[in-house]
Amino acid sequence: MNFHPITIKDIATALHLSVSTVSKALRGSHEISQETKDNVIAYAREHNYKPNPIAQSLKRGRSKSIGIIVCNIDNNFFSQVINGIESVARQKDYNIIITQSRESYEREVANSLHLSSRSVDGLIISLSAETRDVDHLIRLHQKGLPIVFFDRVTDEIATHKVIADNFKGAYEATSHLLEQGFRRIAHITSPFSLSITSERLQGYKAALADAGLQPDDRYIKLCEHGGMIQEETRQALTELLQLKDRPDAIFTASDRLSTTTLSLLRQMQIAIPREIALVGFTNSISADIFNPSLTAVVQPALEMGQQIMDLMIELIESKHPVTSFQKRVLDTELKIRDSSIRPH
Amino acid sequence: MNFHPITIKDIATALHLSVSTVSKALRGSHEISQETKDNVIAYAREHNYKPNPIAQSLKRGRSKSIGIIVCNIDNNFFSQVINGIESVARQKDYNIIITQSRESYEREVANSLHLSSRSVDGLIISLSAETRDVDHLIRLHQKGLPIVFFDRVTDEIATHKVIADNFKGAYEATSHLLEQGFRRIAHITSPFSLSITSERLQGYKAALADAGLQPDDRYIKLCEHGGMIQEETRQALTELLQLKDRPDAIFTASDRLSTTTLSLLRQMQIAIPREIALVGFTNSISADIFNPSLTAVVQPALEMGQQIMDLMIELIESKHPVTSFQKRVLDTELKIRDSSIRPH
DNA sequence: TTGTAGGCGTTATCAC
DNA sequence: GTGATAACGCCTACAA
Repeated sequence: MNFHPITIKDIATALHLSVSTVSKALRGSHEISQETKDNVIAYAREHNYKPNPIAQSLKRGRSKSIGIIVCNIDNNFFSQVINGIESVARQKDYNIIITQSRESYEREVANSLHLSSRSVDGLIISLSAETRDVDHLIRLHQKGLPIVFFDRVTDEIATHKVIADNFKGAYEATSHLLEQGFRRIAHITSPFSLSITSERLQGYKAALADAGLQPDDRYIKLCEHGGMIQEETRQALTELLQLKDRPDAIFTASDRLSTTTLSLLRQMQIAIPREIALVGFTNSISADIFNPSLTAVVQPALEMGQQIMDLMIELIESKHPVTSFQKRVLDTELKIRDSSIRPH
Repeated sequence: MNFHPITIKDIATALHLSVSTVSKALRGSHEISQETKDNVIAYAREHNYKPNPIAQSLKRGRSKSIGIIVCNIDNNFFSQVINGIESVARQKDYNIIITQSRESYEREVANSLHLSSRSVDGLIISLSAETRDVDHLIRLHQKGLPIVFFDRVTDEIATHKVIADNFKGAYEATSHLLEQGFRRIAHITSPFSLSITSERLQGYKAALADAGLQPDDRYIKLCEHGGMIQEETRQALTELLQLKDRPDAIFTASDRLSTTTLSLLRQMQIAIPREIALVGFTNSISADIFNPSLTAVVQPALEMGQQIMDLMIELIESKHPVTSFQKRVLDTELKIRDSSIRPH
């Protein structure tokens, strides 16, 4: 199990130099003669010297790595965001460490502690569905850990945030259903504690109100685990279907909820969109091959990821403490497909 | 940006003890008096002391973390495997660091170097589609880094491996199509360099042969990027459709290829399964809501992940060098859905 | 221009 | 039972 990459010390003894000379030579210091530099660099290259990042982290307290916490990587939205983050990180020579909370508060706390103790230079996070308070993050933030929130953000920490225009996305989705002639539009969404929930809920209600309809709380179902537990979604759906005025359309608020709802409706042999239409927030790359193809509110996930990482780098590399923070709101796109087209 | 968690030294000065006494007390050494231990532990708890993992890594050369390289996390198979790995890792108090090669050899090399230089205790990897040689991994392995391969494995490194029974999965998928009466069965798969490709190809050919059919190379299409580039799949599909004896069924060899092929066939307005039937390797959780629902060879991904991590821990924690290696082959399951049922 | 020494936080060894 | 010291690999004042 021993694993001995070449170190500065090895180079020093081999070349009869001191460790510090080698260190400086490798970093191209002008204190060092060209000849020595050439020798050292040649030797280092030849023996494939790589500085030990662990030692560098310990010394510098910085690691050139960024921690990410998302609820679930098995989700096109988050994996696309991560790809956006990664593309910028690569350019700037940062590494990313991906972890999943799986919608569990406990795991979110554990992951945040672990990442910070591994000296990540910053933390990018979308809160878990279970998270009610963000004290764990406040503590890290107060200690100086740069944090960028995205998607599921909190007002309790003043830092950069990147979100989609959830209000508008929800408004457009609901309006589209209204235009198609649907009137009893239900909404299945995540716990109310999540920012995306209230933003999307407001968009939904505003669209109804603007169409002269009264939002009806019986048509609104919150899933405490954000769709991670299928039974929960089934329960919500069953309750909707048992209403006297059964909904003629459903607007689902997240990737997981959208696919689960579609799947359940099909299991229940409910025709979409004939009996119930469906529109969902989703970045699934398969939405067009679903049965029926799914009308989707799509977030610019890749671009979100890039902007998230841009902001993170600004936080990390800023010479002076950053005091003014941005909340970037990116546009969504409504992709209309079969699941929401009213049959004649 | 400064970030000062409490250290052993802080405890030592506060309690007028030496650093080493504190260190021993925290680890419950019996050299230390109960009183001192109690004091130290109380103080540590009170001030929320956490050992610095970076310093521990530097000192011990071990990090209690495992690196993972997969081509793409945006894929139900890999994310399920990762969840399996993670579940065991959590129990054993290991952390996992997930990276993506995105089917690029260069990124696979870069990620493997980065992970090893961050002192991961082991590396779990499924090779990228571009990878032709594994010298980068051989080097790390020779230096003592424990490696476990899964899914896309190599014969060139003697270590533990976990794969699905790709031959059998492919054999069953092809046999199923044959039983349904399809005769011109095409196969779209990954580059030949990948172990899964030849295993699945052999299963496919064996099923044809056992049915008295001669495998026809014109019906076999290799996609060099494993489906990461849609144009490549489109090209393969177009060529198949232009054959004089156009296939009446297609068997796709991976998650990505399966969904892309389904999507392309629909774009081309080719009726499935009436004009062309489709069976694919996929762990997509949405296969049942595809249009049509997709007959799938499903791998026991979660269980694979657990076994992978079990084997990894065995490698890491074994007192003596491990010299006998396992290749675990797990069973696949054929889930028959609409896309492969021959219409009357 | 090069070298020495000390420190980052932890731990192992050895001395008191 | 406790403490001093060195070491992990790197970096950086400061000394030579």
